[in-house]
Amino acid sequence: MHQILIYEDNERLRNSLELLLKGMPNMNVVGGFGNCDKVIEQVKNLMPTVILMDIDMPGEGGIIGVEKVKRHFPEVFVLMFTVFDDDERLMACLRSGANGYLLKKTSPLQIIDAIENVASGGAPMTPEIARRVLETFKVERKIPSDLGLTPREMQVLELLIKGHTYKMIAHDFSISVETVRSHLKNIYEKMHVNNGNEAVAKALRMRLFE
Amino acid sequence: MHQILIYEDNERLRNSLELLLKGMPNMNVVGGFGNCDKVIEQVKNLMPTVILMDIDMPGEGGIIGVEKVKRHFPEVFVLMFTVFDDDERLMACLRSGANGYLLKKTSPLQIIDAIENVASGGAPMTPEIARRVLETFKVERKIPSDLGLTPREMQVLELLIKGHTYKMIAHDFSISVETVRSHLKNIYEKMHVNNGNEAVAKALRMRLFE
DNA sequence: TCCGTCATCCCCCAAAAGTGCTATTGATAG
DNA sequence: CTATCAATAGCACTTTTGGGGGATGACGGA
Repeated sequence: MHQILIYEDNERLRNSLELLLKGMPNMNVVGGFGNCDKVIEQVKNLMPTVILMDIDMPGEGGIIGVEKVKRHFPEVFVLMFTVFDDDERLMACLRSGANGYLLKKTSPLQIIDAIENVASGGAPMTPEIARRVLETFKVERKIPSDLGLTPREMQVLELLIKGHTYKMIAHDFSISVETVRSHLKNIYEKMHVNNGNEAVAKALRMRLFE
Repeated sequence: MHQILIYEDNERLRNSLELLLKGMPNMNVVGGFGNCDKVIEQVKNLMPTVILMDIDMPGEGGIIGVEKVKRHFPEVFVLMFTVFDDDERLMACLRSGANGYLLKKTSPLQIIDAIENVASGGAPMTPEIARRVLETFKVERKIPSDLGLTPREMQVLELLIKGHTYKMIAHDFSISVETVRSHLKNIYEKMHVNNGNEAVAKALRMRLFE
């Protein structure tokens, strides 16, 4: 039996949802509220297993809501439920640990499905949401921004990042320290930096290495 | 009409898939191969709209495959298709721009669904996969794991990462170079590193700074 | 063939960094 | 009231680094 708590400021919609869920044999709506101001208290008292959470609400919205809930009750499943679909909010919810993300145009049947799904450890999202999540993965991916470093220079830089001294690098490649020095000079010039620390930071931030 | 290309090294499975898809009125299987060695050429010639891609294949596997395809033909949809696997590979595929991720235990009906879905811009994944994707979002936001650095040490480290010399750091904080030196000594010890480069790398990798 | 790039090596030299100690002060926790 | 800790500072000493030169052979494209 799923114990469901609903946060949704549109009263009519909230009531429809309650009716819908109460019609299911294995679902019990333990409460419904129009904002998240007292979410901690409410969750503590009503002990839901699944929360349906609207994002846009007066007072404390769903993003703060999911954060609070997940911080205090990480075992409670939170399903975001919204018309809004800008990437910012989506990401904020996901980072806060929301377990799923539904759009309001989702059909009642799918909502039921999603609740079952999330309660059994899944992470329901509409294909649209899923697509955007994947999208952000690609964006976060490095663009091989070309600094014009030669293969050797890359190898040297890699060891520098590992904290090797010039001497150690020279030894690793069986070349002279002077050569390492030359490579580093060229690297610094190409990267427009003045010392190793800066080069290391820049290289990592550009994701030249992981 | 979807033009489908299949990469799957298990011949029996590949044939089953072909049969399944050919049975659909709006799907056409344009080819099937056991590895990705010539994937660019094949995609160019066969012009699929959707590719079903196994991950584990002899020769070039599906991860290299999806990378190649997405680099040369970003408009072609790629559906990864695999037995359950480690997070590493999953993430690698997603970063490479895979459009969806199916488990081999997925039912034929769902496979059909997924193809329709991906072709219309969605991103089908099983709830299981979705859960793991969300999981990584939470993990990626891990809190600055505590090295026990004091506030001052953090400030000093931050400037070090910017490439400032001891002298510059000292000047910035109106303290003596010897003090900066002391802080750095403590920082290196706490971080278990031996020099600035290593400290910078470690700090950035731990996301102590961005 | 000539020119450019890469990788290699060398010199000099000053500045910077790192190591190992010690030590004072002020705040804070027990 | 002490013990700890953060922040400060100093000194001696060695090693490493960065910036300025210059040089050579190999390789490849114009």
